[in-house]
Amino acid sequence: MTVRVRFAPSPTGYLHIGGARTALYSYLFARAQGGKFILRIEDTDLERSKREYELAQIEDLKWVGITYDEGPDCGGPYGPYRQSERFDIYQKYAWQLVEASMAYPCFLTEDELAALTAQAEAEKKSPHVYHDKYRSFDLTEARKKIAAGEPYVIRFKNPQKPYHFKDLVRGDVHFKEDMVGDFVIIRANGLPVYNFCCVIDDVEMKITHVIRAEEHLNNTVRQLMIYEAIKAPIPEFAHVSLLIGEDRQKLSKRHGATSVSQYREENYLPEALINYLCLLGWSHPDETDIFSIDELGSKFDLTRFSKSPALYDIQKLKFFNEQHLRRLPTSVLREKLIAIAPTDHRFPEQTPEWQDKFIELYKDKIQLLPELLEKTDEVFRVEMLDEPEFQEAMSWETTPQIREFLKKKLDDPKLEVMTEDLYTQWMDALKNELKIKGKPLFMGSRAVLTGVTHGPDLKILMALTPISVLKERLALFS
RNA sequence: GCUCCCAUCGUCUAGCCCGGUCUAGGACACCGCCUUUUCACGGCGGGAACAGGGGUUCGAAUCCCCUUGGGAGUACCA
Repeated sequence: MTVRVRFAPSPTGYLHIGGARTALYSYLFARAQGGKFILRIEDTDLERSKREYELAQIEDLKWVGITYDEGPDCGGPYGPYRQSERFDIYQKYAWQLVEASMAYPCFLTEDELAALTAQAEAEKKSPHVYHDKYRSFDLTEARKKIAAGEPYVIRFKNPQKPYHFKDLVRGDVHFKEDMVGDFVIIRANGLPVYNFCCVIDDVEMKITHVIRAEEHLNNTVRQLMIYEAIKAPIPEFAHVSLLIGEDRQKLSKRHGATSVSQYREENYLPEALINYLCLLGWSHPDETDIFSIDELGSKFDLTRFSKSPALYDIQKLKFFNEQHLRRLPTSVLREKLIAIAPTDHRFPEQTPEWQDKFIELYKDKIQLLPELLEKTDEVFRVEMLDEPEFQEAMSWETTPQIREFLKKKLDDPKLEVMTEDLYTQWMDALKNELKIKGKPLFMGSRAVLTGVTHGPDLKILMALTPISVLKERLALFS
């Protein structure tokens, strides 16, 4: 039997990092098993679902490198893959259940329902109720009422017995018989409800493994009832622990950046995001931490999940980003920088040789790509930074001598570009002719040439700096 | 309230199933030292955890029970 796994988001917003994580696990599992990965859009909530969000989520999925074999935009043998295009299928199943007396049309008005709930509450019973008034019904009678236009929903007739199943991450899970009542499967507007169409689709699409977040654990009891009623085989379930925020509550918008698109906008590397997400609640068998989806390959399995919720920590994400940044070849970094640079930025104007040298000089100092762009400031900026170490360097008696020496060298009209060799020559001259050495030499020339007392390898930095900038900096001191 | 789930450093986790090899390993963050005549990178080192209580056992982080704490669900949302 080929493994078939699905990711079933509802298009009511942008792709959430939690969603990306379950999508990733599903995708990884399908890949590792040589199975199929399916994208299904759960847009039965017509009010909140938007095509715009569906498109955005697909784009985000592609951005992080998750591809699917079947889905709304690429089709497949069990389509359509958008629930809004499958309403007749759910109707068919629902009425089959009604005809088999396993579900019933319920004509309870809102007021009647509210009264029942209130009564249950008053009696300190669970708020759900079994709607005895309609549980036994005459089908022709019901059909007549429906034809007459009376509003109704279809409720599933709860078999009122305990259920249990084996969860791949949680082990045996037992549900007592009184957990839910006769729940709605088709709403008054004729549209199906999540717990119903989810099962129908998983059956129709021959899904073998359902990997989803733990918030769905309690839904499983309803779904188990439906599988049983329609006599369909039950898939394997894996309820993955939730992602939580600083306050240890389920991660949501109020925790800050929680949608994948935000990370894309901030120029995080998709491979870093995915690497980090993968390790939140799952551990690599070799305890490796930095890896790509491809490197993970067949090592992914469903046995290494942690059962407790995982706290989402941006600081650690940044560490992963830093690590993945370092894995990228300079040429790739260069192209990315050119792509993200603002239109008036200096970086794209430089020669590729300059750009590569610059990247190699700074790439170990940053965690996020845009920080590299900011580093160009250190090359072109003409100002003295007011810091104690700088003041100290300026107070040395050798510093003005260094400045005079360098000023003379820079004023040479034949001088066109600064090079590493030239810088070395100057330093040697300073040492031999002016007898300046050690900290006063290096720190002093750094202060005078860059306006700051710390930074990258001065020799390389000098070779990147235009002569004009150096002259302007020296002029600051007169 | 009721139902379900969970519990190892501040955080992510390994170990738990199949008790001894665990004075509990790794990673992030933090601190220190070395390296670098700067900064960073890197290297080395440090502090830091088995929620509590009972069992079972020669022996428990590991198995059982209770307590406490945390989370999720309890919809004509998904």
